[in-house]
Amino acid sequence: MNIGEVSKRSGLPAKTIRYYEDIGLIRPHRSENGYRAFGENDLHKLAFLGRARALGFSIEDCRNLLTLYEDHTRASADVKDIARHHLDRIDQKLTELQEMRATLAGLVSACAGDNRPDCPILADLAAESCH
Amino acid sequence: MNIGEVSKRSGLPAKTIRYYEDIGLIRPHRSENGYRAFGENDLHKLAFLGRARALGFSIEDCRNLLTLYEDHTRASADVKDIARHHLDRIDQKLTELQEMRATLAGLVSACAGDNRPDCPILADLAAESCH
DNA sequence: GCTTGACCTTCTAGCTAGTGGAACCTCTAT
DNA sequence: ATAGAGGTTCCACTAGCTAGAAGGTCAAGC
Repeated sequence: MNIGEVSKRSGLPAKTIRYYEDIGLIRPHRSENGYRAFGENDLHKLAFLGRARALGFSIEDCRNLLTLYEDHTRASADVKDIARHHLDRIDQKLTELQEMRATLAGLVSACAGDNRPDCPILADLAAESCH
Repeated sequence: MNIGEVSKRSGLPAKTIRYYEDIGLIRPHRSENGYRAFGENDLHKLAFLGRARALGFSIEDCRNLLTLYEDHTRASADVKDIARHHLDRIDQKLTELQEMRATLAGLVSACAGDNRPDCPILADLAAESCH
């Protein structure tokens, strides 16, 4: 398989696939003409990576998950650890975003949004809090 | 004021303040010895930037907000536009993260997390979906 | 046989919003 | 005079790609 077909079947852009090779996530063979020659195994890995990335796992998490995936003597506890840590990060991010959202939504609804210069949003941002 | 004091009073790291000058968000004067010489106005702008960034506004949004802030003939509608777009992006991100969270939480709770290799998390990531 | 177009290759540079570190200068106190 | 705490510039690095340039390869059509 050439990169184009793998791209289509995995849903990942060719650029991304080359990048993943670059950083050592996959190691496709090469044809005589220099083209990357992917096997079904590579395709599986890429699909795996695509799904892991879609769940927000970092590349380093993905690398570890892939290693565990290929290690049939793994302990599921190791996988769960990675996932739980990631879940924690997501929860943290969610809390952060929800706080931003609340503040911002309050400001937006307080702003007239007309031709006049008075603006509670700017007023809040400019609030005297530096001494 | 030297950068150290501005840093303390604005809450921004000195590095960040230098960076903000680099990208043209502020233009502090220079003393004869080459040190940056900040006025109260610079301090206000930095505090403004700090709060805008804390609300998640991008640097480009911040640049525009700062311009509006200094333009006393602004229309609050312009400010509100920026804020609303940002709110939309936050909501989008929240939805995304909540979906990730739901999937991930389901997988985590389904995983035994013991010494055995069987793992629903890996099973899900490896699911056959590429053709 | 030649050309066209689609595909592939490598390489460099850019994106966001800074952060870390090196090498060096300046000020203040002792 | 010197130590230490500040300040300066510049370069490299982070994450995870993406864009684009310059060029090689392949299959089809004339």
